[in-house]
Amino acid sequence: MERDLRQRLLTVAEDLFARRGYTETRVREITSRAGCNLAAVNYHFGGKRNLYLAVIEERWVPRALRIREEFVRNLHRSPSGPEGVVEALFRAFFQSPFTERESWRHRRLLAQELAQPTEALEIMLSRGLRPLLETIRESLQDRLPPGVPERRVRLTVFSLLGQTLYFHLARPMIQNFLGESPPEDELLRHVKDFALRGLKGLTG
Amino acid sequence: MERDLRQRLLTVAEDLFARRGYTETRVREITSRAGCNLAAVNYHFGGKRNLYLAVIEERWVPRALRIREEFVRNLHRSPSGPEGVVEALFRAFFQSPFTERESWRHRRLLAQELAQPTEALEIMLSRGLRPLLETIRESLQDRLPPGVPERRVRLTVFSLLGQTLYFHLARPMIQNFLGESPPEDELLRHVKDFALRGLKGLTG
DNA sequence: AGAGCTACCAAACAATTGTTTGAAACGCAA
DNA sequence: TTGCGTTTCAAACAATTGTTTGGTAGCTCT
Repeated sequence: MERDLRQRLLTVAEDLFARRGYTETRVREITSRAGCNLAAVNYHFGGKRNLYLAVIEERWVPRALRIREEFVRNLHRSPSGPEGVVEALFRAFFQSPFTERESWRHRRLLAQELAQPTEALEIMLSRGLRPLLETIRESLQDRLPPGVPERRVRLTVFSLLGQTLYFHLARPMIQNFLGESPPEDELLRHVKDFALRGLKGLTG
Repeated sequence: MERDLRQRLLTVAEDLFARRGYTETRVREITSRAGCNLAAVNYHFGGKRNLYLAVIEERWVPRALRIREEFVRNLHRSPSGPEGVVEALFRAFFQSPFTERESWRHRRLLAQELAQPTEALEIMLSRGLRPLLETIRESLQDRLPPGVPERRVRLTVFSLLGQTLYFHLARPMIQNFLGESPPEDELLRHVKDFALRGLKGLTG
């Protein structure tokens, strides 16, 4: 546990927001888990809503930016050609420097905002996801023969990211359809292959 | 508007549940929009939660089953070979017999349950989506050379459905990344192509 | 030591929200 | 018409929940 109560509140709050969603999360539960008084949330953040936004700004966005950094780092070590981009992207997402629970919270918060957008989504997209998408697009365009229209690259990047997101978002569905929890790397390999073939549409 | 108050409540409730989510929807708003008394929800359904489950059972599931029927119908008119399956699937989803708003509600309710699963998701999956997935799988396997392992087909079907779902779920993201609302059919064509290429992994 | 500031707390507050209650209105058969 | 079950209603209820209030402990600087 962090010593600083403010940081502790952010940590506990993110966990609960990710687990139960914004409205189903009670300020009382946050504060009791953080071992402090009910009024602390209002003192440090000025209300439940602002606490939520602070979680997005101070925890979610930095993490999204770190994923992008990780992607760039992977890019140097990955095979050349456009396939290397997919490789680097999947590594950044699935062998990220975060714990499994942390990644889970990260995806969960995004999924909730996609299902029910609020002003927080705007922050996530413009400050976190867009930079990642642009970086992917640039590195992909660099590895592509010249003349491929930017718009097509953009659409493909969007689908690539879609593969990694959907893989997580629809986890409960996979389980229902494939029966018992399938091995992680079998799924991962399949989704990556699927994405790689989709990429082929750009090169011909 | 339906004459029957019970049906009217289901209609209004589905719309609000889809727009605001379960907890953010107020029983008072449902009843006032349905033009009846607050107590009607408890009289006809026995509580807010049961009204929500009734919406899933009596509106969402039947619609999911109709999409499957539409898929089967399309299958006869679509080109032979595995590509025809993708064709039929996309038509069932995007040229469905429902209004745009109805499709929107349908997807929204699913997205919310995926982002925050409750017992309702279990109903949606087992009674609505699984039948569709199984039907797709069977028709795909029929059009595939024998010997392709069922598990691989299953994974591919899952990804195909993923393309159609993601296309909708992530709509706010597309807008942010592509700038101004892109033409519907451009997106549709791209996603379908992406899915078609992914399918190639099974045939060769 | 004492003023002043920050961090924290217990308790009260005000508003919202799902549910219940008891009665009125309605439809229909006897 | 009378009686009775069903449907609808206005009002009250009970519980929850975010926020505010007023005060206390701890710290620093003079």
